[in-house]
Amino acid sequence: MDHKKVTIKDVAKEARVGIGTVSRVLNAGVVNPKTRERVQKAIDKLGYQPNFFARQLAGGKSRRILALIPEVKTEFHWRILETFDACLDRKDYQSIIYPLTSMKRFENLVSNMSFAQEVEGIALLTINADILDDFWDSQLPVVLIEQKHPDLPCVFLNNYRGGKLAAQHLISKDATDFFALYSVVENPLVDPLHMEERLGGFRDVLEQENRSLSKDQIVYGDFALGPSHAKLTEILTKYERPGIFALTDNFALFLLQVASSLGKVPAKDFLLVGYDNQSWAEKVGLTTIEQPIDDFGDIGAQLILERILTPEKPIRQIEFNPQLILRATT
Amino acid sequence: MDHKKVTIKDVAKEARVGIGTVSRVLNAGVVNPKTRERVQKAIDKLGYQPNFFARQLAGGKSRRILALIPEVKTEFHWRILETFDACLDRKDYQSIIYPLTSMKRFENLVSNMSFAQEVEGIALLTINADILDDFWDSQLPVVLIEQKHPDLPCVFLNNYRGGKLAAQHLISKDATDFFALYSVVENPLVDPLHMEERLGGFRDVLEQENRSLSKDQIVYGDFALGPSHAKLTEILTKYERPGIFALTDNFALFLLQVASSLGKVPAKDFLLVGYDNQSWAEKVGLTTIEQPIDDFGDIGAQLILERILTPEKPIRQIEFNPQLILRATT
DNA sequence: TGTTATAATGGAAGCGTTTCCAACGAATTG
DNA sequence: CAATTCGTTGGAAACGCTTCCATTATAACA
Repeated sequence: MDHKKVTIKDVAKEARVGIGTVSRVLNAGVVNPKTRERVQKAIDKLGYQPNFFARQLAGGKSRRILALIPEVKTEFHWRILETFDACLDRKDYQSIIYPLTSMKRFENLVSNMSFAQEVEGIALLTINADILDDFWDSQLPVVLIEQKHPDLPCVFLNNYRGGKLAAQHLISKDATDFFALYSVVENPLVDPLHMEERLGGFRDVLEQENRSLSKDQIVYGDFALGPSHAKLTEILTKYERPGIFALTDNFALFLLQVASSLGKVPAKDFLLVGYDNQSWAEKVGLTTIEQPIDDFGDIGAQLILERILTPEKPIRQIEFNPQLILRATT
Repeated sequence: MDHKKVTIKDVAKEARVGIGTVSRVLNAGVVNPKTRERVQKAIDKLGYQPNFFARQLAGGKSRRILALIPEVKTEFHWRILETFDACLDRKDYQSIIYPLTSMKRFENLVSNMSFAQEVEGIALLTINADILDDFWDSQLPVVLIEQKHPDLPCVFLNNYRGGKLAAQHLISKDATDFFALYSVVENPLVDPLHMEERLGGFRDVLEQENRSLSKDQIVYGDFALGPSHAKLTEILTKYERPGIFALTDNFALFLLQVASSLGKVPAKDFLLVGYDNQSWAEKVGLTTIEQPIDDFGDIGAQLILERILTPEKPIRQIEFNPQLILRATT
């Protein structure tokens, strides 16, 4: 593609200016508009692309953010990444993704940390902020996405309220008995706090309304396998009009499958509320709690950029409120 | 953590040698063993870490491989990545992961291609090799993992044979009617070839044995949502002892859910063979076709390293054979 | 008109490596 | 013993950029 590499000198010669001027054009320095235009033209003509390494070495900025994501295989994470990237892109920044798919990979990151020298910030998606202790030199800006920490910038959902919404809705629809489907992620890097909060909100409203949520009304299940099928069947057959809160759309889908096999009709024989509003939720008519996923990515990016570009400004923590999306399952 | 940066000069001074010697120690050059040891000691003492950028700029190697993965959210990909990384690590190489979660991200990669200048090779996981046309300057070594191309090094599974195995096994277990569950991935970057091959092998054996596989015996379904539930119910209730081949363990799981709801017992009321041997397959007793996932990663890494380290050697293409894992569902 | 402040620019120095070549001492050879 | 070779080593040059300082051109002012 590029035959010989074009350097800043070539551009300078072509535009008949000094290399300093070219550099200034590149880095938003002070340049006379006319000169700037001439330089830009030269850049375009020669197809010049600054050498990343030289740039770094000379003390420039890498314009890169390290994004740490867990192995969790949901659409949720990809979507955040998508908007996160899009927002960075607008400011000419890039994300580099490091999936923490296993403890080993995490250790690798810590011991190597070769990335640390080449990024301007770190974003943790859903990942427990505690891990920072192991390697973070606390100079590097950090942002937490869908995760909390008292001293760090973060953007997250009020999951407690999400749980409350679900409970309130189910109550208003005259559910008789209540159940929660809890999807367990075993990755120690992922904080189960979200789930606990969702459940907490759900439980608190129920108790407030004099309905309890006992241990056996919570069905735990492996993230991939879903909750125990037998338990779901029991719930659907034994109770007249159970109100079910799936802490995850995935788990709601499992229940929908089972229900359909049993000939149980949603909204009539049972009530179901999911959580996430995944892309397919509309197709199957799932009532669910929506998270502002796109905002997570976008705001997350803004927050980290703020830290980098204007470190003197105070840290911001942004909370979103979940929204109930009404569909056919209630 | 590191307070001031330690440079090669500091090390040289500490070890009382020239910088050239230190560099030679770092890059496996010729150095007197005694000197080498002294230098190594200085490196350890000072906690010296070579500056990545300076290294690159000076024409060194980046020791990095770009791994392109699709958005598909299966355990399969993470596991390959895991072993891929482990193998690279042994040779002091690193992978940098770029998920192609959308066309936009792909375009971004192409237009930017800032990574291209800083990696020594590219690995495509499951991704259609055609995309290379758009940006690959064909100087950079490439390896295809679970994907084929006549001129490129690749490692893949004989999926056709996997399909055959499934058919043969189901026939041997006296299945009466045959069905295939086909999971559709809509990402244009992912080649559906695997699926086609699995299906092809399955069909060919059936036809050979005078059992046909007509259109309506193939159930297509969205990757996340699974095959149409009604169709699965029909299969399980209408036929006496259907032999079902799920082209994906995920889809096998969907069927298992439905069956269980209907009170149908695997191996007795129906026969089921999956594909992938995911980690949970054993737990649910799913008969399945095993792919040597760990080998994919390992061999993939070896292949790309071969291309980089010994480009004069001929390109290798490695094919694996699938294996049938017998469990409770047949 | 001469003086001073302001805006724009050129290019040397420096970033931390690798690589190459010259130089050195020791070992081998004639 | 001189000449040559070999195994090591030191360090200058180069990589392509950013930054800073000196310089020049221009405008503003007295």
